[in-house]
Amino acid sequence: MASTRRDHLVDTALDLFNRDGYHATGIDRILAESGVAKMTLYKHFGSKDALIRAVLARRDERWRDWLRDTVARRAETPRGRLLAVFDALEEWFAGPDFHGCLFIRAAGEYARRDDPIHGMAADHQRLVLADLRDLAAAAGAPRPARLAREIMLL
Amino acid sequence: MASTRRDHLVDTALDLFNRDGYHATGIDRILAESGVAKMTLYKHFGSKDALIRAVLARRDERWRDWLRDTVARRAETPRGRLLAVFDALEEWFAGPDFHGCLFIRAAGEYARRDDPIHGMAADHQRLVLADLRDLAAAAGAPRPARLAREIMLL
DNA sequence: ATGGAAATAGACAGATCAGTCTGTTTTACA
DNA sequence: TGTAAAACAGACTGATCTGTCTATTTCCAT
Repeated sequence: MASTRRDHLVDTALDLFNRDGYHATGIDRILAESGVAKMTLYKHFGSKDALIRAVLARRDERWRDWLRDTVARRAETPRGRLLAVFDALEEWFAGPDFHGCLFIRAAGEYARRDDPIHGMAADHQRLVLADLRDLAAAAGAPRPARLAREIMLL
Repeated sequence: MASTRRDHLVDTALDLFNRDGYHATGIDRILAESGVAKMTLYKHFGSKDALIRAVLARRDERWRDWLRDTVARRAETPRGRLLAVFDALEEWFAGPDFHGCLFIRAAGEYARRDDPIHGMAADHQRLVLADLRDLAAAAGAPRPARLAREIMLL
């Protein structure tokens, strides 16, 4: 599998960015931690910024999968699943790896409005909102979009 | 006034940190923007971290003053002032200089739990909470501490 | 087994970072 | 106006950063 190294790099970078932040995490640290050569990183991603974008793309995918699965595992009924969102988030907040939302932190460190990171953060927010809206609709909430927005606020 | 330069440095650094983030803002940029010599900065603060702490201290003081004054200016009655908190925050969010809470962003960039920045952020949060509790109590809310916590969540 | 692609280690470049030092000029006050 | 402190410009250090280059080794498919 040619993509093994790539995946490993993204995973390692995700951990380090989450733990220490983006600017504070140097390329060399990611390489040392993952045991991958520098040229391999630059062959796959071309730049640190591109690696960060790959990390955020994976984070979006993984995190929403995690929320959906956790909620589904915790409750059977659609209504119960909607309520289970709060339990899942509480579990997330309490976890040892929780350092806040990676997207918000990325947007805070790369503050230029035209940075593509902001677009990714906005997309992520939109997709999470859509997931919540689906849950609310399935639970029979009268105004699912409004309810989803209220949950997002928290 | 010997403290003029010091104040100017803190103001300039606050603007730049707010605009571009902490790691992304170099000492040299702060000096160029403020027109102050490097030795003056190091005489007053000794390190970039100390400057950041001074910036956060000023931010705490200024922001809470701003909230108190804005709320007081917008409403006469204690109850009206409590409601005016939301208007003030909305105004803050919509402002051109809004890039999120400086304390949260600082905690995100300096992610080590034992960094003094986290203590300052926690103190700031506590003080804002106390201000809200005072407003809620003056407005005659039945459980001011609880109400204040709920507002803080948003 | 062998040939070609992928990954390796590590030196290197160029920029930038925080922080130090020196010698001169400006400022404030008596 | 004379003097001492404060601020100045700017060179400099050493570390660190991203990204490039080269020459060698590993791996996989035929």
